[in-house]
Amino acid sequence: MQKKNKFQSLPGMHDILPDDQVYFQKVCKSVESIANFYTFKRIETPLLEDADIYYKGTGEDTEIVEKQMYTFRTKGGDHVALRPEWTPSIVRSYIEHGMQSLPQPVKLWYYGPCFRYERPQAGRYRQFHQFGFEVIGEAKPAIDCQIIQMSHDVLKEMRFKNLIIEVNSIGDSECRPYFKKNLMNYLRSKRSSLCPDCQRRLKQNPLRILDCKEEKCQRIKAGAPQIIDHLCESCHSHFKQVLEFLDESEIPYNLNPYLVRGLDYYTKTVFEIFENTPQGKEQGALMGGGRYDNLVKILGGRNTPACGAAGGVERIMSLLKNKETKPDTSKDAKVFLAQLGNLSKKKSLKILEEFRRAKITVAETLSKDSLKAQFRTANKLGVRYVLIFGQREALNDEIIVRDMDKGSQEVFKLDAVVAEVKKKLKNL
RNA sequence: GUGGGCGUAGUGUAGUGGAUAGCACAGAAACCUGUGGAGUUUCUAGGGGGAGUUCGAAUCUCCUCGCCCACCCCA
Repeated sequence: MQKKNKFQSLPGMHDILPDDQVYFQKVCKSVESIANFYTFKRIETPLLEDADIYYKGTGEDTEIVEKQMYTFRTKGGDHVALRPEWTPSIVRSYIEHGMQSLPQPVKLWYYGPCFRYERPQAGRYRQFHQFGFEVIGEAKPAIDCQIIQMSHDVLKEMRFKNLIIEVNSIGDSECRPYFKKNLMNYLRSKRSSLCPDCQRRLKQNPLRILDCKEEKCQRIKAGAPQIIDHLCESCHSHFKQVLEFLDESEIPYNLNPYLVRGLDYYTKTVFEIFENTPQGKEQGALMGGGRYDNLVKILGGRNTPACGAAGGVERIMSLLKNKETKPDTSKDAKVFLAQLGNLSKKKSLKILEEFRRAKITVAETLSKDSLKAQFRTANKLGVRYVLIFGQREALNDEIIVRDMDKGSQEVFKLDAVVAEVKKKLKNL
């Protein structure tokens, strides 16, 4: 709620609070482990890019560029944009750093924030995180399959069960224009029965009509020519092979002839992955991607084929939260240091440091004086052992270790305590 | 951009025109510098903002702001 004199995060912006970090990091770790396995290297690119790479790369007529980009002019007059997606940045980097002279293909992965100015909604933010994989410099259909497989793997790694993979081919610069004409002719003949949005799309991006959910458009599209029937020879055989690879890898997929993607640079294979649950369907695609054989050239590089996929971190997180699996709490402290008196308080810092070196997390509230209060805190933290270090112990260089579950206590010499606690933790 | 729902302490909520706006959790303090989960007591903190109707508004009306959801599109 909006309060007087109180700041608030901007619409569509959100904090990922400590409690959610478990999920946030789980996504990152899953992505990283899959990427490492397939020998992808991480890349990081600036949030801010020359806006032109999106106008040219992502495409002027796309929803993203047309209405959703955060753009502004710098003091020096440069027209820049907060990245709405990663791929053009990565391709820019590939070209800029001469990665075409590396062994091909170059395999990269990423994880970081993106910005799109649109109406926030379930699983949709203005600042959100995407991760993804890109393979640049390889045209073979096996790569398309590998990208799909990795995407599938990442989600499976996070224990997603009911996944739907939808696949289609949207042809290339050879066959798509021809198909477009064909489709236009068909659609023009039905123009008056299309929904108003689609009548508008007819001019701008007729392929998207195939994606429309309006009932009357659905009926029209049922009779529309399908792109897979109009693929040129090379696209056709490419797609056929991709499907064969998918079959061979036993990756479950649905052919969806109406799947078109919102970005201009896609060619041939496109795919999206959803979770097959009510919430999953509402939220939209968890991951999506495809081949983009023209993008490198469009952005000024050599003619280089490429293929990639991207995933939405927040979307995945929100579904992850509904899963039964409890977040991993193994990193929480299992030991608490309670001190009493000035001398012990002073010596406590050194003790803590010794535990840190032994890589044992020890919680404390040095700010508190009363033992009772410290125990209360220890208890709330759900700690197993409390180290009691009072005046008496400080003088004798001893320390008491209390087992909170059993209620038993043992006294140790100060220089032995780290080893003893380590032993105890190991036996848990 | 269009449509729907909702705004009460930090969080979750009660209260349908009338009393000091109630409860739970969280937080702080005391009992209590030598041993936790409990208790008691005390404290902190609230109707998004504005206008109107009314003797009287958290409650009704309007505006505005914000949040959520849907369309659109997508990760």
